[in-house]
This record gives sequence, structure tokens and C-alpha cells, in this order.
Amino acid sequence: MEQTEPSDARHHRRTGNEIKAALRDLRIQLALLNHQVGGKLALKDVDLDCLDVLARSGPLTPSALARQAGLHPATLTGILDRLEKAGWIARDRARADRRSVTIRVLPDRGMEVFRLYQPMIGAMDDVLAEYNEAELALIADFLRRSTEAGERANGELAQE
Amino acid sequence: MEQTEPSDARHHRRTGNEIKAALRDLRIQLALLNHQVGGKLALKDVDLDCLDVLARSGPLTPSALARQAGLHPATLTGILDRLEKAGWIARDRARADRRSVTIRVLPDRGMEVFRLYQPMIGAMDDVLAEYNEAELALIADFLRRSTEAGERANGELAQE
DNA sequence: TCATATAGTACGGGAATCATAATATATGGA
DNA sequence: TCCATATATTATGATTCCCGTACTATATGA
Repeated sequence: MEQTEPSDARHHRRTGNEIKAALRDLRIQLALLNHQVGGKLALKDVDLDCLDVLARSGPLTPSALARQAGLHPATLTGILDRLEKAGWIARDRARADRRSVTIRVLPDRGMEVFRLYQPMIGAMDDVLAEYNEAELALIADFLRRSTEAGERANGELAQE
Repeated sequence: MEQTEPSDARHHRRTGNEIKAALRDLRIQLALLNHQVGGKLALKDVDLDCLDVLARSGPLTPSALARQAGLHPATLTGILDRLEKAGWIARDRARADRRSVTIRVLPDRGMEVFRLYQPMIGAMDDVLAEYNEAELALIADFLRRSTEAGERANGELAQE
């Protein structure tokens, strides 16, 4: 057993741990942000999460959304009822398979959401202004890889 | 009004938008990860969030935690009851002010949590291995600044 | 000493989640 | 074609959760 390791490897590991801790803090902060935004829109956290997934991953069926969000299908019925009643989404019955429903985000209330996220968007623009193009590309790539790491980890946990 | 802008500014803005989108995706992925981990520990999402804050920000009183987590004080009583019954935390009555209570995370079940996060930790280690020390430092700094941006945005929203 | 403020919690109403069952539609073989 | 089985979603009911209000205990300051 080595009692020491090269100094650069030690630094690498330590900075890596700092990054993982920073990611934890960032997650908490973003969760809190969503909680506040959701509160002002009279939406549960999970409702806003679903809306977010729908807005990013395009129209989805309830089953697909339930899988992506880790929720019971019956739970989604309740969530979708709320979102539909408040005018956030529409349920379209598919032509091909008339059992299936497609959830579509309505554009109407998009501006409300944007306005509430504006403080964060502005703060991020301030942060991003300090980096040059190469650095931004590095960061963007890191974030994408981290998301993929999250997907892999979720896949492994879903197994057991 | 300019109809065009310098090419590098355009790139900068576009990469910036990619970063903000990537941050959204990452947040969703991390939320899902926590949801799965929480499920395996029989903890609600919000319970795990509180535990996470407590583990990071050290012992806290219920009021301080409620503020940090954006929850009603009475809601926290229920959360703390669950966490206490399951052996995650202890409530200590303070000596100075005997009204106040300090919540402390018990170390006993820490290994369980670590094991469940292991897939993500491992996946992140793989990602981090591809960067040199200077790049890691850049990323760590960006994450800290983004967290601060989130704190500022939360502060602004809390105003209204 | 006493009025007021603060920390935490008990209680109750209304809502959310999820397991189960029900409905409607699709698919494939006899 | 007819029917058994599978699939997508939703209705129902039991349990649990969240939060507004009120209560207890303690602290603070006039």
C-alpha cells in the first residue's frame, strides 16, 4: 500500500470531490427555485417537473411521462387533471391507437413562467459573461456529460 | 438598431443558451435520481431534501430549516417526526433558549445512502477523469457561481 | 411583574398519492 | 370472424400528507 500519491493526482481527486459537493448544492438551490416558482403558479413541485419534462421532451403519452418522472400512472392522472384544468396542457386522443393520449403543452402561459425564471436567467447571464467561447464550450460539454451520468445512474438504480 | 452582431457574440449567446438548457436537463435528472434513492429508503422527496440540507449545512433549528427549504413550520414538524422515527435525525433541546430545538443528523444510516448514490458517484468519477486540473478548477468555480446565482434569484423571488 | 414576542408542535380540513379495479381499444390466433 | 389476452388510461377508495390555526412553553423588555 502506498502511503502517498503524486501531488497532481491528489489535487485532481480533491477538486473532483469539490465538484460533486458543488453539484449537490446546485441541485438543492435549483429545487428551491422551482419550489418558489411553482408556488407562485399554484403548482406542486411535481407538476412543474412534469411540465418541464413535457416542454423539453416534446409531446408525450401519460405512460411515457410516468416512466420518465418515476411516478405511478394513476398519480399522473391527478397531475394531468390539475394541469389541464389550469390551462397548462391539452390531452389529445391519438388517431392510430385510440386508447392512447398525447399530452401537449399549451403555449398560452409560457410567458408567465419565463417571467418568474427571469431572475435566474439574468443571474446566469451575468455568470456566463465572464467566460470566453472555449470555456463555455467546455462547461456545456461537462453539463451534458453529467446529465448522461445521471441517466446511467438512474438506469442502474431502476434495475434492482 | 443593428440587424447583425459580431459572430463571436452570437456564438457566445448560443452556447450560453445551451448551458442554460443543459442545466435544466441536469436538474431534472438529479431530481429523478433523488426520487429513486428516496423511494428505496422509504423517504419522500422533501424528506431527503431536508436530510441533504442538514447534512451539508450542519445542525439547524426547525425554523431555519423551514426557511431554507421553503416549507411551512408545521409541515416540518411532520417531516421531522418521520425522520426521527426512522432513525435519521435527533432533536436536541438547546440549553440557552429552551424553546429552541436543534436537529442533528445521526451517522448510523450514512452508509446506506452512500451505497445508493454510488452509481452516480462512479459515473461522475468517470466523467471527471477526462479533465485536467485547470479544467476541473474552472468547472468547480462555474458550479459555485451558478449556485450563488440561484441564491440571488431565490432571494429576488422571495421578495414580492 | 406582566405584556408581548418567539420556537415548536397539536389538531383538523382539504388535498395528494398509490394500489386496485374498471373501461375502452388493440392484437393475434383459432 | 370471434375471442382471449394485452395495453393505455382513468375511476375509486384507503392512507397519508400539507398547511392554516391555535396552543404551550419559554424568553424579553418596559
